[in-house]
Amino acid sequence: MDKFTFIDRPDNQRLQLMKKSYTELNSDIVRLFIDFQWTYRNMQKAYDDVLDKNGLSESRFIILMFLYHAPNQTMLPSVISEKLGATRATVSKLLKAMEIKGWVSKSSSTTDKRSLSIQLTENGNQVLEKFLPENFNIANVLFGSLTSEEMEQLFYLLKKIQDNTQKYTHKNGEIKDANKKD
Amino acid sequence: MDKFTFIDRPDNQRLQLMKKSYTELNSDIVRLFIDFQWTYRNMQKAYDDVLDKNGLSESRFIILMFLYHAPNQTMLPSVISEKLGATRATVSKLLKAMEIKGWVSKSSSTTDKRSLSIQLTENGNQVLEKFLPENFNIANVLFGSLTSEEMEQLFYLLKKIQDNTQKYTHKNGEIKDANKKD
DNA sequence: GCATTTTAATTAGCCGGCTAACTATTTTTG
DNA sequence: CAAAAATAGTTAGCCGGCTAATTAAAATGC
Repeated sequence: MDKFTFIDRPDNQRLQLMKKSYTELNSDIVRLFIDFQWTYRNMQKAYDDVLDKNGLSESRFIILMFLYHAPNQTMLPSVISEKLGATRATVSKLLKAMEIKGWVSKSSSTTDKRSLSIQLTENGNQVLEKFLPENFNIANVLFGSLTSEEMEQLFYLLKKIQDNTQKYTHKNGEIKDANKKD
Repeated sequence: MDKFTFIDRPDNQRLQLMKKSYTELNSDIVRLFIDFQWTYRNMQKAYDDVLDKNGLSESRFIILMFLYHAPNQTMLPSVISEKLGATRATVSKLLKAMEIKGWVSKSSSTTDKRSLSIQLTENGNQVLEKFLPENFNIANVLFGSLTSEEMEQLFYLLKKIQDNTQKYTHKNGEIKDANKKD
């Protein structure tokens, strides 16, 4: 849903025009918001293209990494879902496709008949080993021209945005929960 | 596709472990890359929730804005597709849903029988007018705690990342084009 | 002036997010 | 100990991105 690149972004003139009708509008903040989205999407598209060349999506890659690091290269779908931050329905579909590709294998749990064990196969491991150098390379390409100070500054600014997001989300969540309790 | 939130992010210990096998790995760059994605996704999810409350998605909102600013509030789907940076197939589906909601109306072009004219309706205008204050408010909430200097610095850093992305994309595009000419 | 190419818009299907509903199993409660 | 609630995983369908194929119309080339 976020793949479109929003080529025609509002210029300052258009924003000033709207400012007359909307006192909430702070043009610098709006331009920064749009710039943040635009830069992210272009960067993410470049990264997705590299993943795609390896038959991967980012979620598939992250799941392979979870399995790679797990004891016995094995994990439950419900745990993958929690760590990935996606629903079990989504993870179910992803694992189905990855099983078809031969990157993971499924087996029933001996202790809980509802559960499955997902294990990284040799095929899956090879896909990871082939992709990982490219993964780190693209990261170097996209961010490698930032100096150490600039990286520190970006970390700091991202944290401020994340803190703002979290405060807003929690405030909103509380309102939602209160409404539920009515 | 980018909505999952990637809750379990690799910590420094796990990265150092992998560094032994992958010389390309620069932990600061990888952590920054993942942090950028994570912050963006959380911020975008908060924004999407506000859109959703108004029956909107970001693409629908942007299309309404394009029509709002267009002469006679009218535009061709092919022009919308170019400005949005999405395919005509995607825009066709979006416009169909928006027509059903009564936000836009379609009429045949008098000059080109292949073309359609898309016009913003009074309904659509009202959806925009209701949403715009909330739109600017959420932007203020998410970015409003940055000082002017911090905003300038973020603009600058985003530009560096965008320049890196563009150099990489063009280099890759050239390679692709060369391959096509074989 | 006709054949070929390009363009405009649509539909089908894939992918990966979501919610809702389902079946089967385990856990909790009274 | 049985009923109720919660959990695990799956499927269906929606949404919005994509590509490919389709139909109809316009533009181009010879």
